[in-house]
Amino acid sequence: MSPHEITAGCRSVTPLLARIGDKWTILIVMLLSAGPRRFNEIKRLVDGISQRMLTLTLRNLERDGLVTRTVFPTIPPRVDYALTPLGQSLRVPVMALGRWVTENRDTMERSRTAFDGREGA
Amino acid sequence: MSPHEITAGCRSVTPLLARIGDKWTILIVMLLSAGPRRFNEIKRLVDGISQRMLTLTLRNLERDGLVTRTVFPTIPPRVDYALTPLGQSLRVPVMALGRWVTENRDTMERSRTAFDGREGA
DNA sequence: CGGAATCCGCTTTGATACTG
DNA sequence: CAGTATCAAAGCGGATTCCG
Repeated sequence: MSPHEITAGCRSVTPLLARIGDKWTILIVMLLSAGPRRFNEIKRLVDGISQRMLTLTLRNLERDGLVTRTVFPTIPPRVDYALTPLGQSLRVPVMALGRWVTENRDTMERSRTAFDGREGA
Repeated sequence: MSPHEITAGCRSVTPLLARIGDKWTILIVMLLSAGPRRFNEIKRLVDGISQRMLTLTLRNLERDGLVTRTVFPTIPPRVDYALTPLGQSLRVPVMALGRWVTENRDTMERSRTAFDGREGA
C-alpha cells in the first residue's frame, strides 16, 4: 500500500474522530448507554454543558443515526433521547480507545513534562 | 456506576480524542507507521497540509511521546520523524475505530440523507 | 420543558514572508 | 531543508434572551 493510499484511507476516519472528539459527544453517548434520558436530565448529568451545545450535540447524533429522539406531546412537553443499535455498537471501539488512554496516560504525561522542561530551559 | 461516574471517566478520554481527531494527526501517525520520514517528505505525502500545521502537529506528537524527532546536523539540515512504541501501540485502537467507520459509514450516510430530507421539507 | 435566535470571544487553521 | 513569525479567516462554544 502506497503512502498516498494510506493517507487517503485515513481521511474517512478523521471526520468521525473529529465528531466524537468534540467537547460533549462521547460524554452523552456513554451516558445514554445506561438507558434513555430526557433533555434536562442529560443537561443536569453532564456537568458544564450549555443548553445550546446539548441541543446541537443531540441533533448531530440524531442526524448520524446514533441517537433517537422521541417527543411525548404532553404539557409540559417531554423529549427522550436513546442510543440506537448503531450508537451502542460505537461504544466498543470507543471503549477500546478509553482503555488505551488509561493504560498510557501516565507515560504521555511524563513525556509532556519532560518535553516542556527541555523547552523552558 | 452512577451517571456522574460514567461522565467523569469519559472526561479523560475526550482530550485524546480531540487531539487525534484534529485535522492532521491521524494522517501523520498512519503515514509514519510505515517507517521514518523526513519533514518535507511528510509534507509532500500528506496532501494539503501547510508547513505551519505540519510543524505544529509533529511538535505535539513529539510532546506526547508518540513521535521522535532526530536531527542530522548536516548541510542542508535533515530531520527524521518516527513513531515511538507508544505511537505504534496507538494504531491498534485507532484502526479498530477505522474498521467501525468502514463498516457503518453507509448506514450513517443514509441516516444523514434521511434526516436532512425531513428538515428541508 | 425543550428548545431557537442572536451575539461575541476564543481557538484552530491557512497564507505568506522570512531565516539559519 | 526545516523551520519561525505574523496576520487574517473560519469554526466552535458560551451567555443571554425569547418562544410554544
